[in-house]
Amino acid sequence: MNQVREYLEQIVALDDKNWEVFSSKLKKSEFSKKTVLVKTGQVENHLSFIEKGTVRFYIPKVENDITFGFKFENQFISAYDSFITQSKSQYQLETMTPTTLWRLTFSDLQDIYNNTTVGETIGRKVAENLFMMKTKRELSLLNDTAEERYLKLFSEQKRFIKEIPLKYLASYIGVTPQALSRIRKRIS
Amino acid sequence: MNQVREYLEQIVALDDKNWEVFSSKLKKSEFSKKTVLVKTGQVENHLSFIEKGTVRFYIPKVENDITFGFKFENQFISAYDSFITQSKSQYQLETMTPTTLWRLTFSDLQDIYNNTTVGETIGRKVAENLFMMKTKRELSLLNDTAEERYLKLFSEQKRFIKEIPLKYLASYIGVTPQALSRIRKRIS
DNA sequence: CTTTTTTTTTGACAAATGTCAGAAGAAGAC
DNA sequence: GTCTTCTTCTGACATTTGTCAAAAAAAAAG
Repeated sequence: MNQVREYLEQIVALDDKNWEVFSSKLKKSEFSKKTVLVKTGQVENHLSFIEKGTVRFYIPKVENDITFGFKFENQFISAYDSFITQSKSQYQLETMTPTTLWRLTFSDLQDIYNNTTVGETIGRKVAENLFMMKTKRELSLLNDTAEERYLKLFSEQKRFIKEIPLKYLASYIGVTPQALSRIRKRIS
Repeated sequence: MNQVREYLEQIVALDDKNWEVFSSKLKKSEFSKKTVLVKTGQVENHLSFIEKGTVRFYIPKVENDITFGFKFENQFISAYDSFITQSKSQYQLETMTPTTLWRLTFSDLQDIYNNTTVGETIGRKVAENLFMMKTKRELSLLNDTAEERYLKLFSEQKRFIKEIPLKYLASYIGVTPQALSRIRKRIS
């Protein structure tokens, strides 16, 4: 649970009183590999912090899923648009490895917004951060070729390349597995 | 200025006292066509509400800019990542038509966060909304072909197609102007 | 360890888009 | 209104990626 506090402290000053409210809501859950955390058509009811593990964001398809994100330990995850609006999720979250989460429900979060002085600020900053990451990715999808996106991943996030199956990476980059296989060949 | 209040009322209940603080900061500015509102390398110092006009978001390039967004009246605009972090903007905002804005500076907004009960909530919801729009766009960039993106624009935002030069639309969709010209031909 | 399933690689060809170049059309400047 | 500039369209060809199919490699199941 200290990991969560440390993460939040980076965002906003958090005194013991605020942390008390926050931490009293957190519930620990463990999931095995390939567990679907949120299914399409369901309403996301959790905002979760990854203590350990890897989670994939994707739209399930008969042939190949469209994978559009990966999250690792020390990051918050959620089908956040579904969560915020409490409407059906368009995409799924699935663990790629055994995963430990600290979770808040939607009503937990409303309590935090109402009963802490820093809740809203945290919520704002988290949303701002999510927005900035999406902006960066959008520009990369428009600006860079598939090969450039792959090379960027390689330099910025070596971890991605090593742990994640090619077919998911390919989708994330925006090409077919065959195309990424050829890109790899061309580079090396 | 009523347009701004109406917009905010949709987000959160706004009593006269809160609105008083908010509206006292707003300053009206008028810009002619093709005015650059934020330049790359500069820090964005404004969060602006479009009373009237059209604004384009883009990364300037020697040959063709990379256009990644358009905003119309009754929407807030900002190089929001630059604004939030008060760091240099990677992209530019430019008016496409004569434009009237109601503007807040960064310090204005900090005052609002500190002196109103609803400021943080508005900030959070605005950021959440921006995030959701980016998510939608990301999925479209990965999921749809250029042609499908064009057809979606056509059905969802007829306004886009009519008012905006093809070369900007092409970039927004993620293809060259020539390619979009051929897509149009193919469809009709 | 062996078998089965899944993932990755490779080939061949089709389809789509990029690139270069120039013509036609539209918009802006004077 | 005419000239100039910018935008859009069209053609030809190169390049990239998608698609279908199958082999090789790796991972999972028994």
